[in-house]
Formats: sequence, structure tokens, C-alpha cells
Amino acid sequence: MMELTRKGEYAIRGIVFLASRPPEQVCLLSDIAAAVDVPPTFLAKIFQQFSKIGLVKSYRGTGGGFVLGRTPDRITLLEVVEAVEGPITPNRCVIKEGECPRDTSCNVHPVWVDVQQQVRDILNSVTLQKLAQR
Amino acid sequence: MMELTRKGEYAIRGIVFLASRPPEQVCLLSDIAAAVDVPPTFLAKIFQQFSKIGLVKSYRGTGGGFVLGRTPDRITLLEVVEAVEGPITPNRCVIKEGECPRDTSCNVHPVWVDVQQQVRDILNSVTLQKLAQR
DNA sequence: ACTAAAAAGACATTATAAGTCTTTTTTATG
DNA sequence: CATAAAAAAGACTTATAATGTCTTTTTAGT
Repeated sequence: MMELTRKGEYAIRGIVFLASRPPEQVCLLSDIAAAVDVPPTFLAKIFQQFSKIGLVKSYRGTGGGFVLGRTPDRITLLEVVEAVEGPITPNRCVIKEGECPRDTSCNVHPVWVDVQQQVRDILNSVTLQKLAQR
Repeated sequence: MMELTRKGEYAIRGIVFLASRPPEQVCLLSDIAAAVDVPPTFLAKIFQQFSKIGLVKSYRGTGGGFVLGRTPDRITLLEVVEAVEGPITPNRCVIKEGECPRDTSCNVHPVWVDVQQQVRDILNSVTLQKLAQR
């Protein structure tokens, strides 16, 4: 359980690759896809999501492609993962206060809150810079 | 992401309810299902899994039903969750050493190992006794 | 104008989750 | 021993989400 989807795995591979390139070099999606062994059309969707929230910058047309939206030391694994997988929610009940009817009486709830917190903390402490270094 | 399935949620509800009952009281599956608001046929499957690994003991025939397989202070949330959801694996690559080809070169791998460890630790520290108390 | 690229949207396929139904086995009891 | 009550087992269905493709549109450089 608690498994990252392939989309998430691909997303990480793709953006880590981008982070490992020289800073201002514009990369073709097709090149990234080939390098990290991901279906190009699928990776395109992923990078569109990245682009919308500024994790990457995209340039269209001839000579276009992608570069990181920020320096790799200022992008965390948490951001990358949540960008494509949505928020870390070990259980539905942690999404919003008072969501589940069992609510106050439920002793399990705080456990999920704890899990969520820990996982977020770990992923948030890892930057693309760290992941891109060899 | 990292979300418990409904099956997992049902599993917890069911066995926590059982843990909240007087120790030697045999409970009907139908009663448990009604109490925790889960489709009885679905809960039956879940309790069959519990039974196989000894988390609960089942009695068939007239007067049959379920009781906990051990005292509630010796059953952890981790066991319950893994019983129905399988092992906690934030990513495929943590399942077995040398599984993924990127392996040694992959800087992300240790992060998943860390996540797995932390989540398991949290769930393992919570007993049914704690969850069943009001 | 033409070409190269990403963006957008619709679509197709596959896998997993969620749930049901029927039959079989076990066991207590009249 | 016959019956009824219960769980076990297996086959099946349906719904939802993951995974991926294809086509068209927009944008930008030459």
C-alpha cells in the first residue's frame, strides 16, 4: 500500500534529469523522455502540470523546450510529488477537519495525521539538487 | 497520494470494533458489519484474511462468529493494515534490493526507504487496545 | 509561409478497487 | 441424524482510476 503511481515515478525521473542539466539549457521533451525511458506523450502531460504551477518553464515553437522554474535547491521532492499525485493523504479523513462523521470519536484519525506529517516532512527535506548530484 | 483503500478503512473499523467488545464474546460478522457500516459480504472477505493469519479466530456453524486472535494490546495497526493492503511500499524499488536497474545510481531510493520505515514505525506503535478505548 | 515545438482535449485501454452471488464446509442442537 | 446457522471459498460483476495514445490547436522562431 501507499504506493507511488507510475506517473509520480516518471515525474520524478523527468524533473531530476532536467535538474541535472546545465541551468540555462533548454531541453526538448522528447529528449528528456528518451533519457529517462518514459512514453513521451505521457511525460508531456506531466510536464504540462509542472508548467502550470511554475516548477518548470516552457518555451513553445522552434528552439523551445523546458527548463527548471527555480534553482534545483529550491524545489523539493514534496512539491514534485504533490504536483502530479495530489496532496499526501493517508486516509480520506485527514483531508479536512470534520470531514468524517466518526470524527471526534475516532482514535485512528490522529495516527493518519501523524503519518501525513512525517511523510511530508521527509519529502520536503529533499531537494532536486540533492537528487540530481551524482 | 498514499491513500488507504476503502478495504483498509473497513478492515480497521471492523477489527477495532471487535477489540472493543468483551474479550471472549463471539461476534457475528453480520453484527460487526452493521455496527461499523460496511457491506457484510465485503467485510466477510476481509475477516477471512484476518483469520488466515490469526488476527482473529473464527467459529463456524451455529453460535459461531469471530473473536480476536490475540489480546488487543498485542495487535498493531501495522499488522491490520498490511494484512489487507499488503506491505507498505512507497515505491516499487523498495520491495527488494537490486530490484530496480537504476539502483545504485538512484538518489531517490533511500528517501523511499526512509518513508517506508517511518510509516511502519508509526503504525506499529499503535495497538488495537489504544484504538478501541473510548 | 513554413516548421518546430508545447498545450489542450478527446479518446482508448488496462488494471485495480469494490462489491455481489452462489455453493460448500463446518458445527451446534433439537 | 436432520436441520439450521454460520463462516469459507470461488466465480462473477461493476465502478473507478491508472496508463497511455491520437488529433488538433496555439505559439514562436527562421
